[in-house]
Amino acid sequence: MNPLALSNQLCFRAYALSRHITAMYQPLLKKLELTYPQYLAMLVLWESDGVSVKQMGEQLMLDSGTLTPLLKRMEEAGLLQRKRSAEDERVVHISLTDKGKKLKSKAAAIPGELQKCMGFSAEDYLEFMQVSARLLKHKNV
Amino acid sequence: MNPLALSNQLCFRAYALSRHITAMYQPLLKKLELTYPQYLAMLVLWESDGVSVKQMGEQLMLDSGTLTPLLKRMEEAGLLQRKRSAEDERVVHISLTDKGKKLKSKAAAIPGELQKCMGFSAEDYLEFMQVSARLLKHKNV
DNA sequence: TGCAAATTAATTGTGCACAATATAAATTTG
DNA sequence: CAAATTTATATTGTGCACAATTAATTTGCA
Repeated sequence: MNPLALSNQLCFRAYALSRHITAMYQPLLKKLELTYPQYLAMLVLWESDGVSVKQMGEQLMLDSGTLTPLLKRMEEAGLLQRKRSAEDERVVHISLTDKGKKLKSKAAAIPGELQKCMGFSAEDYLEFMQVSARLLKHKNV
Repeated sequence: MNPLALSNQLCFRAYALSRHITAMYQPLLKKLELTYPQYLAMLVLWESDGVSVKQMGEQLMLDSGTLTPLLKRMEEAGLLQRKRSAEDERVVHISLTDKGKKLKSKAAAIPGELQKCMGFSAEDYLEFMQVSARLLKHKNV
């Protein structure tokens, strides 16, 4: 086996799969007027409204260089508000607007639609989640 | 199970894994002065020097909007040459320079180093390759 | 043959990612 | 308590991704 062959690269497979999934989401998210990273931010907020930028960054594994402009665009779209904390002025809390909260019911259909159009089974889902968790485990080199 | 929970999203897992792997490559690729997508382009060229932009795009699943500027940067770095075909002037062929060819021996160590620093087993590798292939199979919706 | 349709790249514009740096506020220390 | 350090976010700059459009060829078929 040639270790430099593209088809043998775990890295390329993960990269291609991620972009493929994002592409599958795109038509579904267009209805909500969200990009894929914006959808991920909404998932965090629907679970834990009011998180700080740092907390969101920890969940999504993204830094402020990515999140600050993304959240500003979402604020302009009327989905959320950014407010600096009174107790600790370094912290910015993100809270959903009514518009942002209402979007959740529309989004509820998305996971099912995606599974249908990607055509994977519950077993594939589980196996992928397990093996990818193992690959993500060793983070501190 | 909450289908909108971030931790249950196959999409987020794939996205996080892909970015995690790219981050693991980054210090290794820095020695070669390549970005991660540039490394993928080199993998294609080391396997099939002289491919067209279209062929490279098919292998990497990237379009000319991504590849054209990427290849121009690599041409400026002296790794490859872009030449319009004489038979069909729409086609641009990409061929490695000596510098580009020589980089292959340096790159040979990378897959092993990556596996070591990510700490996954041959079984994990195989299982991931298999399940991700199944997830990628259903492309035509 | 002649021209519409298809093919291949390039361009333009928007939105991430992320490294590096800056800034300001809070905390720790001497 | 002042200086040094740490923490949280913002800014800047580079490099992808990708949709949409454009331009130059080539092909296919009436």
